[in-house]
Amino acid sequence: MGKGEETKRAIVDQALELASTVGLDKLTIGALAGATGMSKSGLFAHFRSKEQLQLQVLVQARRRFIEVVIDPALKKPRGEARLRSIFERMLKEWEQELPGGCIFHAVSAELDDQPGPARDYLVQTQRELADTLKRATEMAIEEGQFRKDLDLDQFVFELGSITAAYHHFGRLLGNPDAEQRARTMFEALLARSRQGETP
Amino acid sequence: MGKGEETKRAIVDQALELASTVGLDKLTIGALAGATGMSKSGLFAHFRSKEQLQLQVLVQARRRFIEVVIDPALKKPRGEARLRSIFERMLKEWEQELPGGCIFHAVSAELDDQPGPARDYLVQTQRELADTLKRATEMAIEEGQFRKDLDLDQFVFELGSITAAYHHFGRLLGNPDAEQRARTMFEALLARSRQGETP
DNA sequence: TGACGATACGAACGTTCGTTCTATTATCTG
DNA sequence: CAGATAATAGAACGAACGTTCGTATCGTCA
Repeated sequence: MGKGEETKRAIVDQALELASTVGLDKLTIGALAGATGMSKSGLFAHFRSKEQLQLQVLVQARRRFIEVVIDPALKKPRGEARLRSIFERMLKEWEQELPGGCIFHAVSAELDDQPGPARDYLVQTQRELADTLKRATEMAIEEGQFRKDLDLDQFVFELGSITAAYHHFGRLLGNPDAEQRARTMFEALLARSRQGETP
Repeated sequence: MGKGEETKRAIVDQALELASTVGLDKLTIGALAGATGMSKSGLFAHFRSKEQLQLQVLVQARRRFIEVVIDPALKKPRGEARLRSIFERMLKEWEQELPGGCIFHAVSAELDDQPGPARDYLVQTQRELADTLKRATEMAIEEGQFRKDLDLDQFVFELGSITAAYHHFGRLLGNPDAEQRARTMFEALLARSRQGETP
């Protein structure tokens, strides 16, 4: 890896930290240059537009998410154990990976009415995550852990609602119980989905 | 009401529409002036800072929310009927009240790491809403509709998770099923909370 | 109606933003 | 080690931002 790639990676990592708290729009070239100890123009040369910088931030965020949440979970056995691993890692490791918490939640409200490559990539990444969760849930059915008639899309929607609420209540309202509430909600969702339990 | 108050209200109403889609920060004085057909300085004179304008937007949003969601629900009988009315109105009327959907969800990620009067007011408003929901749920217990041992705070957390997910999946991912998924989730939450049903 | 305060405007301010250009330094390659 | 290429810095740009100021117009009440 040449020198260029190396510093570019360092810049994007720094940009991730900044963006998770202030958002993609207020992630400013000047501030980022200050944080990395570079000049504005020197930094800017690595990306050729701010749009590209924002995109690279999201690309890197996806990489880190897979690294921190998905990959470790793939080492767990298929089914409920793997699902539980993904959920736990989203709550703990991923939430603490960046100072502003989950960057996808941080920027999604910012991008949802602002067309462009950044929005497209975020949407694609979120759909990909939903798909991964859906397949992991499907496995729990195949393993005989979950009911055969479980509505997979509904399950994924409810999973997403838990993390969304966790971010909302925990970050904005500063509710210290948010983590426990999310966990309780998750356990209830699992219980309702299991084979043989009353739905 | 003098002329001043009248145009000020018109400005804030227009600002609400803009802010619900682009956010409080990109709600620009110039753009707002253009949308209202006023000059920047003439508009600016009504608020004496952008911070004040943002605050007034949130104040107006709270007024409208109470008007559209809370007040009509208060005419319904205490208990489940009132809760259901609040939920339905948040999903339909309130979501369609502004072009960007629920403005509280739109700006909460923007403000959660940005201290100031706007953030403080949003937090206070959200806590107030949580309290209202909590009291409404308590009434359902008193009416004998919900279990006596229902965890009120957990119930409110789960209610909030539904609307958060609805905004996330509906707005960002454009999932047309989001409304039905939210409704399904709500009915399941009610069922689990009811007297005599298996939890 | 006349006058005075409230309301609105146009122009300009200082800053900050993303971006471009040119020159200089560092890094890689043969 | 030399020459080519990549990486960075510095200065400057036009545009947009929030804000200020002096002035003109409008509403309202004596």
